[in-house]
Amino acid sequence: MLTTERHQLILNLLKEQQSIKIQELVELTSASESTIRRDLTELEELQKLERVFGGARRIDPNMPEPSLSDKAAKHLKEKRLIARYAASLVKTGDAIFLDAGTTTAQMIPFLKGKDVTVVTNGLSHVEALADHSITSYLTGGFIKSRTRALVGPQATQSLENYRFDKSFLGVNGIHLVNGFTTPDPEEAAVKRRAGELSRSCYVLADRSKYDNVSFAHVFDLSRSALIIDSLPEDAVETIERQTTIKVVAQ
Amino acid sequence: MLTTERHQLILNLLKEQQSIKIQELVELTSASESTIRRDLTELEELQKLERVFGGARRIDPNMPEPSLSDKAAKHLKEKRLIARYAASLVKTGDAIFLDAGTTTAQMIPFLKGKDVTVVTNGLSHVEALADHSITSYLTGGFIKSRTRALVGPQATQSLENYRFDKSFLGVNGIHLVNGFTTPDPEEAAVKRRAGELSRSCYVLADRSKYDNVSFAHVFDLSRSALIIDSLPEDAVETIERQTTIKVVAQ
DNA sequence: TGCTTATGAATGATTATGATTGATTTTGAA
DNA sequence: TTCAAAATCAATCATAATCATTCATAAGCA
Repeated sequence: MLTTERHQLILNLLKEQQSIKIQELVELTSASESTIRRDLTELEELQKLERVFGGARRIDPNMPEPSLSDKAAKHLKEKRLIARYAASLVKTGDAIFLDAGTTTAQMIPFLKGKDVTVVTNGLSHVEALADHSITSYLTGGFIKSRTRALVGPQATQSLENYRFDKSFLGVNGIHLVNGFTTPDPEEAAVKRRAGELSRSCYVLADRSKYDNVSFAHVFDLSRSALIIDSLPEDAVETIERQTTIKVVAQ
Repeated sequence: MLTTERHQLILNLLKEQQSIKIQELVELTSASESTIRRDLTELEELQKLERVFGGARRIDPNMPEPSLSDKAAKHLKEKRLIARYAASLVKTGDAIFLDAGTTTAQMIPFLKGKDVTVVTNGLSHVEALADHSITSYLTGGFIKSRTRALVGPQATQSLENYRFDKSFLGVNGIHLVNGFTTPDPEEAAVKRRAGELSRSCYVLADRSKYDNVSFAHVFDLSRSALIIDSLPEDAVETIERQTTIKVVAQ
């Protein structure tokens, strides 16, 4: 990775979050700690950021987060954590389905340089995917104006063109009896079919989704692995009986 | 490989990614490191790029794709004129295909309130369509990073879901013998199929395209109507023998 | 032929990097 | 508050990568 690429990456990250830890940058760039330190020192001299103990932060911490909507900002830390873990499952050469939604969106930066092929129904993912030079395909379909997701029969049908190594889905509800649920039936249909076309299927959710039931059924717990930031102790046991579960914590 | 070819290659790469390593260029061009260095030095002197340790990067790394907006600004007045006329052909209740591209993009504001259904392969149209509350479907397919068009077999296949009253296409070349042409074969395939699926097909072009031949054949003049801002007198006659032509002037 | 230009290899110089060290700061428990 | 452990830091050094420069060869052209 080029020096300037790293610098750019750091500054971009600081556009989306107030501060960042050195350790996170080490993981992201797979450069050494020393190198990241030097990067931060240089960028500080250029007044591009401010160094703090353990990391760096934006010059103007009050500046609003431009590129992220409110929903995306909610549970952002958790989502990023989950997303990073999910992305770590992706191997070089994998073909994956990336569901529309703000949680899966967080995966994109972590996919950089993995030589992965992405199919998505999330219009808002496209820009980020392009920014990180990730080979991408979009499903067709009706454009849902609220979520910018592509849905409908055309969306599910265009999935038939593909087979995935892994798919990564977002949901709104996780419930022992009702399984995974989401508000929109058409989106649910896309998720379901994508899961069926994958060798393995991962559901990403932050803890707030647990014990929720949303309207449209996606599929049962047993049909996929769940990646979540934390869970009540008893829930872990109960869910483990039905699904592969990975609880990611900082 | 010719020197200028290498230069062109480097600049094209930097349109799609913000930086590139010397080693990558060595592999791509199978020229020596020295040669690439010299190339980069020369291009830097021409202000076409900025050298950095290990490679080179775009002059303005933040401005992602100047090519698109530049292109849009060019012949803007003519394009708008053509687009307005084209939009006037669209009737309430029509289902239309709107090709990717900057000329067709100009049609969108004029479609407002027409109760029209739009299918498009132009990612950059989506926002404008949503802004004007126009019911829209997107074709699927591979995302061409330069033009943000959806192309490839998945794109043409997803067209099969639809039938259009009218389709509106952009092209790069209009030529008496070679018909309509465009630089990218995959984009040409989408245009062609969309035209076939339409009851009537309109090609939008400003005068600068006349007498050009681009690489990929779309179809013959006889297969569609041409909407253009102006043409030499003799051309009008000759083309009229082959196609329906509408010359729009202010 | 003689002239120019483009190229590739070789050189020592410069820059970037990662590991190590001991100093400094933070954290959390007493 | 104080203290000790842990984390983070700046400084240093050796190594690796990259750089500008030079020179010799090859290719194109009058």
